[in-house]
Amino acid sequence: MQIGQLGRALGVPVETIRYYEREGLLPRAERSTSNYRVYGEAHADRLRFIVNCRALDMTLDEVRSLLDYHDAPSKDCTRVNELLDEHIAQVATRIAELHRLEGQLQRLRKACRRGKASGHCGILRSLRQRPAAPK
Amino acid sequence: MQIGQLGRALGVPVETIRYYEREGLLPRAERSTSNYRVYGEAHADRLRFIVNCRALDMTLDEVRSLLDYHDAPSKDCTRVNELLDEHIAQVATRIAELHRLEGQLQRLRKACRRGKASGHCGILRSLRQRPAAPK
DNA sequence: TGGACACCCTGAAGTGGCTTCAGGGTCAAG
DNA sequence: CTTGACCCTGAAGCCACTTCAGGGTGTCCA
Repeated sequence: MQIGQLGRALGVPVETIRYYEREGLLPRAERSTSNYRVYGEAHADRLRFIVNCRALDMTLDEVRSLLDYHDAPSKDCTRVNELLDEHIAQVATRIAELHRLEGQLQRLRKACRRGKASGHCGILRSLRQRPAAPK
Repeated sequence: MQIGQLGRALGVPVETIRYYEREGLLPRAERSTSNYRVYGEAHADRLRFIVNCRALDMTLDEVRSLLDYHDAPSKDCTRVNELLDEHIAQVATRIAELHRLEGQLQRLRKACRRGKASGHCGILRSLRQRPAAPK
């Protein structure tokens, strides 16, 4: 299998696959006589692992850690559980932040109706103001 | 007022202020005899505008657009309203994504209890699998 | 007078996770 | 024998900063 096929199979741009190889997430692929990368099922499995992690918004460093366990099946997996817990906590935190933001934006949005002169736009006026001290 | 004071007043690192100047978001500051940047209230107002926008997670390009209206008080502000609507929609989309992610992560988390050998860890096993076709 | 220390300056490089670009080689079909 | 799809490399670009290296300035205290 060459790189384009692998990419299409897993929905990953070929540049990204090459990037993962440079970063050491994927082992260097063997090469055909014409210097094309050649992949087998093992590569596809590993790439799928990475892609799944990325779909869950993990950083490449987190993926690297998880791959270490993937590669050492006899190692205790406690750290894997912890890593996931931390990641879930991060996502929850970000959701909370974005909810707060959404509220602020909606309040800001109500400060104006379209069609005014910018000098009297309530949105722009609010953006100029000192932020209200959050109680 | 010099750059450190301005930064402390608005809670912005001095490097960020210099960066905004380089990017053209802030006008070039006048200089003291010792080549230190000198700021007045107008600068502080403009920087506060930028900081408020960034706190709402707007990109610097969005901020640039809004500053155009800030600088042209007679211009119609319809586009300001639209810009905000678009930004709110983006935030809402991201929240929805993260919620979906959170659910997936929690399901994944249940696949294992800590203390197993990685080879039998349900989390790692799930990460190796082909993603279920979303209905 | 001198030295410690906080502040300021510049330009360049690093961050993450790719993406894009420039400039080329390979290979099968028509 | 040319067209087009594919592959290769190394470097630069993206965003919004942050960090670093290497230096100047200004004030306080001894």
